[in-house]
Amino acid sequence: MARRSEHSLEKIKAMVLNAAETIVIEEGFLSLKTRKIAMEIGYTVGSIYMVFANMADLIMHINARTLDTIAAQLEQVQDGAADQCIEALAQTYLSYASQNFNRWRMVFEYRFPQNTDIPAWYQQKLDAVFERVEASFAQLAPECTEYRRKQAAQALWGGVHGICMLSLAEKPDRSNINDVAESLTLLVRNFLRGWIASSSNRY
Amino acid sequence: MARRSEHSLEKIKAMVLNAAETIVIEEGFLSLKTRKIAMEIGYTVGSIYMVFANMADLIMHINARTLDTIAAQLEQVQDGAADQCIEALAQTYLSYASQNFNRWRMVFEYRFPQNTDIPAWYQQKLDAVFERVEASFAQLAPECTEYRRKQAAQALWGGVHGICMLSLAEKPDRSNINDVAESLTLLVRNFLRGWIASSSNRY
DNA sequence: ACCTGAACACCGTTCAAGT
DNA sequence: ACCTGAACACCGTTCAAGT
Repeated sequence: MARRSEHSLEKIKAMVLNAAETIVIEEGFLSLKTRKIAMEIGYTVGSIYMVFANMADLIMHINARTLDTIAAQLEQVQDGAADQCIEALAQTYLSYASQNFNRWRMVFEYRFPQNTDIPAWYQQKLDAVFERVEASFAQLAPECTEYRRKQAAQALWGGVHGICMLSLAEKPDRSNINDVAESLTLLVRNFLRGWIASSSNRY
Repeated sequence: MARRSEHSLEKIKAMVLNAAETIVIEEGFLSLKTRKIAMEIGYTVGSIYMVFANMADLIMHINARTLDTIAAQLEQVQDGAADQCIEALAQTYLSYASQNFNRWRMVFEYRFPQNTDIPAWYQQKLDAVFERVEASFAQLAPECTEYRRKQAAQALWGGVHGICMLSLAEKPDRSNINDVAESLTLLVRNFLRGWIASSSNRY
């Protein structure tokens, strides 16, 4: 067989990535299989390993796109009053997560094999999302030390993420989007009110 | 071969459960394999299916123990001032999660196959943990409607859970337990301060 | 140089056959 | 009635062999 150079390696890489992403979106990452990808793009399994080292590598590249999109959406949140801004970030995050649930979920639920070392470029994309949140905390409390600010941002964002995950993972009849959005508002607004009033953002 | 009735089915079920739990604790649920369990207890793979329907069934029973332990630990938290109580619940939860990370993680990260229906007794154990938190919210704001109370409890507990997961999933050098405990305190204390001050707990 | 396809090691699950 | 162990379908990954 061996179709010689019908597509460049670059092209094949893109085809694999797109096909894999589509499978994840439509069926969830548990349904992502090499044979299914190969079938979809009209090549055989072996070809996938010409352009990706292994499944973990492929999944990192799918996640990279997801993380870039999330970061881009968060960047678009208007610079306004810092507290409004943080609320908007949380709602934007929820909005993306609910509309792109399978992709979003893979970022946090797929477990890379024990030996996998996370490349710097990937870690950077993970961090980028969080840094947007931290930037708003810097605006909210400019006097605050970086340590305290990071801590507060981590606490709140861990919370926002947790609410999204617990709520969206359940059946739609047990929780609807409006309830989740309200929970988020509740968490963010009350946390910020408490944080600003307290002394933990000063010295 | 066929060792006749050396152990009762009850006994074998307990042996499978214990062996499986040990593997999860020591190596994580990704390392849980039927052949490994069988080897450990001195039977063959087929025997596991005499006492559990399949992997999902077995894992539910391991998770059941984990959830019972968590619920028991939360029950032990003293009835004191409601806000102190909620803070203690969060710290207790973190404490269990960090000391029993692999078991705790499996409850939330193992994905049951598409068709699996969650039995009522399992859902009940999942709910029990949350109900302990909700009870403290009832003490904190007795006038509050059940809907508002549930919502607040869900928001805060989603947050507590999210902080634990994001923090503990990372490498120990990137986050230590003391930092996480501080984040939790920050979240709970500020959220409660904000919630009590606001009107969302009344009408 | 690119790609195949068969092989390998390893899964969960089943079930006819033994005692 | 209890238990085996071989088989099945299905994974990710590799690589000698073809063009």
